[in-house]
Amino acid sequence: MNLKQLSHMLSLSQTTVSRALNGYPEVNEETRRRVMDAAKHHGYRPNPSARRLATGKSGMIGYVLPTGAAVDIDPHFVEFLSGLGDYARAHELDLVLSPADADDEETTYRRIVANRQVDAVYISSPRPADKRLALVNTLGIPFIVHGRSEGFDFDYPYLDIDNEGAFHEAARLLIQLGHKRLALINGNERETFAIHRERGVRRALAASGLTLGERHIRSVTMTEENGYRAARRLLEEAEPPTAIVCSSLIMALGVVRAVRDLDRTIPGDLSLVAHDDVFPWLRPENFPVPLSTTRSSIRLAGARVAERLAARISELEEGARGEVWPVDLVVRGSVAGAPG
Amino acid sequence: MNLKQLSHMLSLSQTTVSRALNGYPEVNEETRRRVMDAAKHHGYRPNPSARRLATGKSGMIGYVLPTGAAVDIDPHFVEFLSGLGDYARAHELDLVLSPADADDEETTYRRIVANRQVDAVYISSPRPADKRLALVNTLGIPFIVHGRSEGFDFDYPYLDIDNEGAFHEAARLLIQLGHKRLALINGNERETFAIHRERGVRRALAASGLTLGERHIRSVTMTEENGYRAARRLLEEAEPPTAIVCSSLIMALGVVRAVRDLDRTIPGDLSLVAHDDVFPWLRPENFPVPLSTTRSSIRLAGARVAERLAARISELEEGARGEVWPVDLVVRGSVAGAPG
DNA sequence: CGAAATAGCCAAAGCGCTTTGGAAGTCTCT
DNA sequence: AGAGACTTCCAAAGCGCTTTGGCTATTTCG
Repeated sequence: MNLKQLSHMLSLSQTTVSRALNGYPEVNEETRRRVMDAAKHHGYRPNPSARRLATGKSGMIGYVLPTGAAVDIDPHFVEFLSGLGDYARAHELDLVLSPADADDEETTYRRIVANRQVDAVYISSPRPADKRLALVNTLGIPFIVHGRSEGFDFDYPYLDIDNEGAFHEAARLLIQLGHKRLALINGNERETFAIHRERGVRRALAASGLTLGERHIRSVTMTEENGYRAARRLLEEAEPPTAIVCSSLIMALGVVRAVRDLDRTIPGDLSLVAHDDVFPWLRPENFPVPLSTTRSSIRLAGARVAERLAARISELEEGARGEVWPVDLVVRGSVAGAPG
Repeated sequence: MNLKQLSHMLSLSQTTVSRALNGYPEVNEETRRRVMDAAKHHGYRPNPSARRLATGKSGMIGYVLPTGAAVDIDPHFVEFLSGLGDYARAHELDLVLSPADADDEETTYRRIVANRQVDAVYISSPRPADKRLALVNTLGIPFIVHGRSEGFDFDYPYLDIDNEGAFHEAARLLIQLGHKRLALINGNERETFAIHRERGVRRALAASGLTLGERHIRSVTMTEENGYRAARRLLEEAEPPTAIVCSSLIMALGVVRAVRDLDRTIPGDLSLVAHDDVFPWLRPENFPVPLSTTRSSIRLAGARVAERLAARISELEEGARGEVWPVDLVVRGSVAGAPG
């Protein structure tokens, strides 16, 4: 059943039927009713390919997925996706994943924009002066950044959590408990979130006249193994830190293992706080010693990003609105007063 | 630059240019050269929307993503996706994720087929007599199942690993080491892979005149917490199992924690084998006691599924070919002879 | 050598929608 | 009553491809 048939059936022109269905004003209300009813009754659904060709809009949102033999997709991605799906499902919004060579995402961005494959895109894990951001900005496709970048002469719409604030609070708590030697096991130092987190920790330390030693900060990709290695190095020093702030639960698993291997205890010898993106399959309260966390649901962020993308597509949202979510500090058994 | 302009430029008809570009035979080789060169030189790329409308092919593959407040996307998904991307990237194949209400995926499948949004779909985590399978089969869209279903009167194309064989081997090894009380911490019992794994364990036990006690099998969703709970229950029995086979690394984390909490040791009191889908961020060799595993890279499976989907789209692959991959059994420190 | 086959090209008709540029008919106002 | 302003609809022109049917040379073959 296509538009032609439907309009024939109603003895109306395609124009009128199309307009009635799409809510244009120049059609009599009663006519609109008739059309709507007939459409519903016959289960008419406009052909999206045709609509696309005519309007240039696809009704989909896009994400360029960096891939490559040496590239691993962040496990957080799947949770973000859950959230995105939560919103998109209710709005028949589909998501197009365009795999790209991690070393050349630009080609793919250009392709999807030139082809008008998607109406909007989102960008995640941005770095300072991230090229993708500058690119989509000039390409003129609606977008939202999940996270923040820095060092541009233009503003852009984003959704981020207060990474600096969160890690500032975490560090402050530890300092209040008497810890003087803090360490930070951070994510990839080139990503903005990691920079913000480091900033938060440093600021808290500075407020008490303390500093983050050169060797007391590690920036690594977030795997269990990297968490373990980083923790071992830190703890095997002559004057090991008495508290660690860690950028992910997965790395925290490694930290816990390292502490065990070295026959130390949490929180006796070491206090530990980690950031929790809220995975359903790994909960901080179920760590051997319940883990204190800075918590922010990445899933909710996904839903919000989808919502805002939809708003931008329909031009309900405009401009460079930035949104920063506060982060909860949840204190559990893994922190205690500094030893000694 | 569109076809019209290009053909004008070459003083050829759109027909000829189109045919030259798409490799049809009824065009002079020299003409084809000219066309190809001009197309490359001017950076001509056919408009996909137009092509879609004309051919009905979208050049994308689809996946219906079950979502809902209570639905969590399997963390394995992201690794599978990495593999899919590895292949798709090289072929400019995009992936469309269509979020659907987990309780009603049918509507979404019907929509994407009716709208011809994608040329092929894949289905993952199938259950016996899975409705999605019957549905896509009747809808007539090319598809591949990642995993297997059972109980249909038709065959279908799939890619699966030898779950039964893998768990048979794992159980057999443990039995050879003298274990008589095995337990299985399995995934959701309604999914085929879990059924196959259970079958494998039972078969190995039966071969030695042993059985899997009613209380020695747990089917749960794969979270750390569920692994912990299942292990505790098992280990707190009067006659606890001396070996556990576990369906995922994530659950194995919980098992390890439970063993610790009960002051037992691996492999002294308990031997442990788990299935490893090969996550980059959690490696069995890095468990407190290196974990024996049945290993199969879900990422490679993703790449293979993409490859086969592409083949089916271009009709290079047909029929109901099933492909079953063998699984490696990797023995590490977590298994030992039965205690006592 | 004439008929039939083949190679190589083209005009035009889709694909199914949206949107432009009217054209009637109806109201409103002087 | 006639001019102007709405209201309500329509025919037709896109959107940019693919594909059908046909046409003109050129080659092949009995």
